[in-house]
Amino acid sequence: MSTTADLQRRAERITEDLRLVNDLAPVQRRVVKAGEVLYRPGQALDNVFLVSTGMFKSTTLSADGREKVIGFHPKGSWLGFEALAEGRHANEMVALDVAELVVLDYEALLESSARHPALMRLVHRAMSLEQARQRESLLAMGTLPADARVADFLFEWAEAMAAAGLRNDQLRLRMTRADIGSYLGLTIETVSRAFSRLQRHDLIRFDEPSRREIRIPHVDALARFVQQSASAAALH
Amino acid sequence: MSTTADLQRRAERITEDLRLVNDLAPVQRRVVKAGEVLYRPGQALDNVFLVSTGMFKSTTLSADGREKVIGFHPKGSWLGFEALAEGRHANEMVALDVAELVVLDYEALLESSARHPALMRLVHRAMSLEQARQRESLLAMGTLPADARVADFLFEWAEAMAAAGLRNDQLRLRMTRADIGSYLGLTIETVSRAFSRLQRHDLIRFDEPSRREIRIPHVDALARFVQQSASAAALH
DNA sequence: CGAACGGTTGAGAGAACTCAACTGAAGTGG
DNA sequence: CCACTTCAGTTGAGTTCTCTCAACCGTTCG
Repeated sequence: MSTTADLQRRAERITEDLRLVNDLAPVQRRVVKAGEVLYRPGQALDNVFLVSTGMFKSTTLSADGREKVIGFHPKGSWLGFEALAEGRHANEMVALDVAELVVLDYEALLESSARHPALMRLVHRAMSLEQARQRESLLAMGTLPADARVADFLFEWAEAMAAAGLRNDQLRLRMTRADIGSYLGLTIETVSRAFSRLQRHDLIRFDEPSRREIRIPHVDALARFVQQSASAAALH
Repeated sequence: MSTTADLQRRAERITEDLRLVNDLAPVQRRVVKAGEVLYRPGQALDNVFLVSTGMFKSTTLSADGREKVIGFHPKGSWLGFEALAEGRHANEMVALDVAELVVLDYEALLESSARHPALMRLVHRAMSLEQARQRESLLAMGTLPADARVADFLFEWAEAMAAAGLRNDQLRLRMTRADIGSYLGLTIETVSRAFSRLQRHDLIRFDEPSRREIRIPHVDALARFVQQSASAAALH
């Protein structure tokens, strides 16, 4: 769990990064519609992106046809770095929302960052942050039971919202239960049941009957629930 | 699965990277003993490392005390980039072997890579490759049953050995069953049973009674087994 | 209006986990 | 040098959790 000061600092960093990129590198802006695909696996790397509003979903595909949602990417996320290894994109990236992006030509970004150490540091930090996000996912999938995994997902999201300077007690689920299940390594039914159980424990509330709008009465309680589930499993 | 040509190219790239780093950045060399800790969570980032021989294990720790093995890092791996996000290391990194490292001062690496675009690209590619490795782990943990996860682990390792220019039909398990279980999100017992079942299907062989030395009669058969397990789960 | 889709819930099956016993190897100390 | 302890690993039995299969509901869309 992060302190309020941490979240404050992260929010400032996102704003500062957006400004710095604007000042030091040649950028374009782009608006995408919900459902629009930013890039697909195999596509050559030309641009990288910085999310200024909206939310994206990344999906990966193995050689033998397995598919999995790898992450959800809110404001402040960099998109496209996964392509640097091979020069071609490894993921599919889809907008879940109307979204706004800062578009950077990768080659131009390289040049700019050679001239501006601050920009190079920023890029390195962004890549490392993406690694940290994936590490969190690995940890959750490897150590938490289903209900706690869903709770952790909501909690991490709430923190990301707060870090982006947005309200974090109210989440609009832009992705389907299938997406969440794929992301967490669970089936649709298990995700659905987990939501119901969290609701029963009053850790979340559904205001609308559509069950896509989630209110989190006590964000801390979610984190406590995750912690308890983990330590229960860790005992013995 | 990768083609022989792919593996060949990856092997060449590792050699070339080691040479390039040597030529373009100020480096030191370091030998560590088995069990030696390279860095711990919270420790300030000063150096990053490139593994020239041996194998490392990285472990992460959550705020609420959950612990998990995040990866195993053979020759050609870069270590320490996970610290760029916060300026402090997020993982613990331990040598499983006597190992040899190229040590680079991070600040000096930044300076050198500002002058040498090839070096900057190399560093970006290395970070992206680490991301790809974690993505593979996520995919395996999220989509494969226990036996296939263990098989996939062995297969990926065999490929990494081949990519490092080493023989890939004979693996010496330097980590414990507990490490493997933690890495794959399974218990010790499940890992042990999975090994026994793979042995029964002649996908692996134990030459020594210690069951730490694994022979893989047909590397392709392992990949096929993973694929079959996946498609069986994906049907319907 | 009917079809398609996303989501929820129940019942039963199956997979992985827990608990426990046992083995062999490696240290440790008398 | 040999009991004794410790540790890694294997295997069995029973339990628990998640998945599968199926029915059902509400919304959206042609």
